[in-house]
Amino acid sequence: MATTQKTHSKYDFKRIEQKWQERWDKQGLFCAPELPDKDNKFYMLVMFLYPSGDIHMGHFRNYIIGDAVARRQMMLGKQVLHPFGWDAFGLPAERAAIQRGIHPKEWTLENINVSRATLQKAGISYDWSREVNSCMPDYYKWTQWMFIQLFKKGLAYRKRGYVNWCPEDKTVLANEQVVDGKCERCETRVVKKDQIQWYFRITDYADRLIDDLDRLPGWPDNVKTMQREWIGRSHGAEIDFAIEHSGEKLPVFTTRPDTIYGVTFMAISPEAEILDRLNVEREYARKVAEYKQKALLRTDIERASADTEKDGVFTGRYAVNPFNGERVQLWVADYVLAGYGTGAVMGVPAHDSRDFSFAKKYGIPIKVVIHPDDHTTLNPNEMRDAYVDYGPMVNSDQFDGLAGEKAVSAVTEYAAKRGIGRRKVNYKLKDWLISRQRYWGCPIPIIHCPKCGEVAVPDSDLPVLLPEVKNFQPKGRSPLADVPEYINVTCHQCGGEAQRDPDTMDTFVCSSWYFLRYLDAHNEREPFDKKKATTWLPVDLYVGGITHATGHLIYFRFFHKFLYDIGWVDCAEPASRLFNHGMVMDSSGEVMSKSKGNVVSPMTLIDEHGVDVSRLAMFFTAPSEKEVLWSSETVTGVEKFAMNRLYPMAKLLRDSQPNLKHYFNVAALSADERAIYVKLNQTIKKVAENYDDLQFNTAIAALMELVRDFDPAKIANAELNDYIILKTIQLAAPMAPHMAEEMWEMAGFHQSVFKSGWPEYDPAAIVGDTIEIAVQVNGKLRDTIRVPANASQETVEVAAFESARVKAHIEGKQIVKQIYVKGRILNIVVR
RNA sequence: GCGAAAGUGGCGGAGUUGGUAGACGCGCUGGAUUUAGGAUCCAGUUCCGUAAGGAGUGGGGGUUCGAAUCCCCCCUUUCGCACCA
Repeated sequence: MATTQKTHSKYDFKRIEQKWQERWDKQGLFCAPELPDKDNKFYMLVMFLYPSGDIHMGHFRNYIIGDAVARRQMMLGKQVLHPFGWDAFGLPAERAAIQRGIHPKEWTLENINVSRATLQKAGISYDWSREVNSCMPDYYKWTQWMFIQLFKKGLAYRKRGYVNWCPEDKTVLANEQVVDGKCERCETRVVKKDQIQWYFRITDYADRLIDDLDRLPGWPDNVKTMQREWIGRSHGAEIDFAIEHSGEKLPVFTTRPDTIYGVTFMAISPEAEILDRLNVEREYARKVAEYKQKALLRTDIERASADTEKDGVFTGRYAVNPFNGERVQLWVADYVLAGYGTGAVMGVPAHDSRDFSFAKKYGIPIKVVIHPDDHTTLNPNEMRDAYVDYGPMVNSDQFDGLAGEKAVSAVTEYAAKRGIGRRKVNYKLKDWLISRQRYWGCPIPIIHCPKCGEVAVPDSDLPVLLPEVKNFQPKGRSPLADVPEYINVTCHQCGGEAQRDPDTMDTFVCSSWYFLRYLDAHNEREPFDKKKATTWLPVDLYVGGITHATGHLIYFRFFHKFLYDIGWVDCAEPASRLFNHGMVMDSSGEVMSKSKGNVVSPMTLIDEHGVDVSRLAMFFTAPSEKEVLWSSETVTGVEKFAMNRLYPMAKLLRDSQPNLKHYFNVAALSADERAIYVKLNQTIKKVAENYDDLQFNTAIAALMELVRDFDPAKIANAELNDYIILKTIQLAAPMAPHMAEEMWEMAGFHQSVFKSGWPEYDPAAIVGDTIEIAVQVNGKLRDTIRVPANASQETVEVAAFESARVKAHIEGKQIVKQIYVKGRILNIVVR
């Protein structure tokens, strides 16, 4: 490329960025239409932001990916919806506010203003007219409305039970918010507490949440796998054991009914309700009570750890195996999970390793009922661990000899016929605990009336406003319970005295439907207009971090399916394509966090290098799905490219105003011209594919090559010269929007480059005049030869045999065969 | 422990899905220009070797004319689930 004058081509990023941001805003370039054409819409969604300060590099990465896609779709002629909003309720805001002695609302709104300003300064193409904020009444009114719809269908309900309790935050947590036995937010060890709480019956949707994953080819496999495992469906049977002297029947769930004759004990979890009804005799009662007490105090992690020795106590009661009438001891053991199956297991030491170690410890008999095959037998006295694989049943009456699936279904069918059991599917997924004993959340719109029970607040009274209170310190029960003017109301049904539910909702409820509110952000009559929803949905691309794989990304599918069932949306899944970008770490590989003090703000980068260079640097440093160890060295290369190569191209225009829809007649071009024209078209093809795959790093590399090869001194044809420059600007525009707009304007256009269409490559010009063929002898590269692009195999062979280096390796040898791969390689096999 | 993904120069990473390994960039080396530069330009840069040549994509085997790519075994790293009966 010709050297350019330095002084004139200086790119004053501060001025230029501001200029274009103001223009975009004035033109409403990013305002999506209310109702697009169904087959020409593109809904680009990024995860909305939890405003806990200014945005960091990870957010920046997330949002520029979304932005580049949105802008490219716009250039492709799509009607693009690219909205943004704030996930503004939640614990961290409350915690920060308490620390600072201000109100969470104040803290939150302040952060929102800072973050919004940063995003606007970064030139992200959001349609700000659709901004949503989940802590504002005009939004949470509809969160409450959603709750009520679920309540009316019996999918929101209260129940008493042992729940995860964070002693630090003094609130309950959903399963998904307990990580490694600790509170996800404050890392305090979570304990169990017996409480009445609100739940969403997400388990009703377990099957569909699993099955419909197969309808999502645009979702990454790892996320789908994680969701499948989290929901954890397993097929098996429930078999009823009677408990002697209690009149109680105790069903157990098993995936191995073929081991039913091997049961030598039964164990129930310390939390199991049936324990209270067993009338355990005095000599055992104290031990059982002590054990129960101890188990409840242990954290999940202690209980669940694989190396914790299993223990338990005998209750003095016996259970009866309905298949053979055998009496087996009934134990309480905390390796039995209360929340899974029936909270009881049949103990088969010979064929389950947990039961095996438990039985070994307490001298419980081990009875073999499965053999590895017809010829191998197991001796219980010699077994060092359970035999858990399938095999023929033995010691099992009429079932002897049956194996595997056949055995399982034979036993299950027999049980069903006799009324002592049934086929059963179980899930690890539990109902979603959504009530929180905290202030800063969406109030639960329910009134508790002594006469009418739980009464939903009528739509006309929504929203139930979160009262402005001064004291919102957590103290173990909802702070709202201490606000009499909030709590005390009259019942909507009977007019009697009643009380509001004092709890607020988990923030993940607010974020389960925000993508729908964007479609109709200012609708005061409905959460959103159905027609708008059916037209805009599903989301075409959802970009966010992987961290939400088993939380938000299940919840929002659940909500969407529920809304589908009650007729508010007409597609079964909310997002057809999901992309998880990699995290941004500091240069030593640590997660950036405020407490570690290693957070790099995108604003620092932007102030120093400008938005476009900052974006290019982030894009170029690694493929989007990979983790990035951020280092400012990354900027150097792309900055040189943008400032010294790309931008100065605009000065090389010859004002020929080429037709951008036109392809050149390659025969009429000089050899040099043809070469660069081919390079251009190859680049157009490659960059388009890279944008489709969100591989921005290679898109930039391709543009670097194109710009490097572009030498106006070799191009006599002014139209071709300008054509190449203009196409290059278009290709770079989604990643470097301000610079591209400025260059586009310098080229004499008055309309935005994002309205200029997307380049199509000339299919007749992606292969050059000549091509290089690799010549191998016995698979080893010996030379490369240059032949005309359309050369026949014979021509290639002739040329290959002329090569001195090839000759040297085939001399005196016999040619066995030649393999020719068109346009690539010729392999000569000799002996 | 179970499951998934991945291992390519000093570094970030390419590699057309079985066909010239190391594109593009950083860094480094040498040179040019400059009063000077952490500016710009040119050249070089996987390793061994002056060269011819040889080796080479975590290690070992295999399939193939040809393997980073496919198959088997092993090692390492990351992530997810972690007593789910």
